Amino acid sequence: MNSIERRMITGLKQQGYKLTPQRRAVIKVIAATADHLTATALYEKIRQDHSGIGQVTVYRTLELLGRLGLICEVHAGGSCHSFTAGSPEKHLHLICSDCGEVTDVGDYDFTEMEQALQRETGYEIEGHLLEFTGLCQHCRKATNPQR
Amino acid sequence: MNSIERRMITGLKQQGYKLTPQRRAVIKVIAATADHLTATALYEKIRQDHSGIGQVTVYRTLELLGRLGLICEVHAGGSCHSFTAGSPEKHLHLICSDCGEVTDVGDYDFTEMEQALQRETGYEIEGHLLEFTGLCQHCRKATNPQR
DNA sequence: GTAGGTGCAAATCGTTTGCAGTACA
DNA sequence: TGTACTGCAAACGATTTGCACCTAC
Repeated sequence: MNSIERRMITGLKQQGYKLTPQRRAVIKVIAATADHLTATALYEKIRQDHSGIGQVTVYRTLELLGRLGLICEVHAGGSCHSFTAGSPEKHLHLICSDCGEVTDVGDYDFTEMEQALQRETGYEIEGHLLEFTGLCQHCRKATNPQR
Repeated sequence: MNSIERRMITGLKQQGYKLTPQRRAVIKVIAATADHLTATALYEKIRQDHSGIGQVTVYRTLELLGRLGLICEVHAGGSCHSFTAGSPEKHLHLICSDCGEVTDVGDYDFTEMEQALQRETGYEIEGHLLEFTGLCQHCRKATNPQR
């Protein structure tokens, strides 16, 4: 079990939710996958070693983990509603428009910008989402080998 | 006809696409609405003064306008697949998590950040999406009047 | 005149809901 | 033991597709 997996399981228990084999399976796959996955893709992956699981359970678990802030929703590149491990506060992703790979590059300090926006617009800003799209190293080579 | 509307119509014609009454109706509603709208909401609005239009046509027109860079897709706050007028390069939105209002605040210069990311990750960055979520002025008052 | 555009209906996909049975704490 | 969780099946909404007809250029 890696640390991401452990963190999710602890978070779940701490907030009074039960740890079922199905939830364990969902967590395991998310924690082990660097890419973002849609609910359906995740379901397919989980079924490989947990064939009895229902798609509904995957949906419900994702919804729960998202609500508890234990996983992070990714939006980019046409495929909305994808999920990846990690805290939702760390909303800085690089997404390859070719292969769909997601690279998490940590977060950037938007405090100053948020304050300026609050002054200008009257909004009370709660969070942000920053995603860059482009070609990853691998796809750059594949598309244009001489570079 | 406002300038946004004119820009879309010109863009469409310049790239060799026909200007039909249906497309005109879609463009008119998008250009006149500050909010973001889902394809379905847009369809309902358009039907008010263009009752014969089919939902399929709205979908196809949105897809076309998006492809030509004449409208901009908004992601935030659960409602993916919403559209609003404006260039997709100007991806800086403020979205109210309560009423769903979208405020366009112009763009921010990410050139430096993009270059740093390219160096660090090997990505060839093509674009970005930055969305802030929070409470708009109106909803702040409604939620917490004494502020 | 013709290629591109439209509208209908049906198919499809992702997601949610009701409900009865099951299992974790 | 009791409540939260699960899985099935069916419902649902959004989006796409096939096809015949239509119309802007």
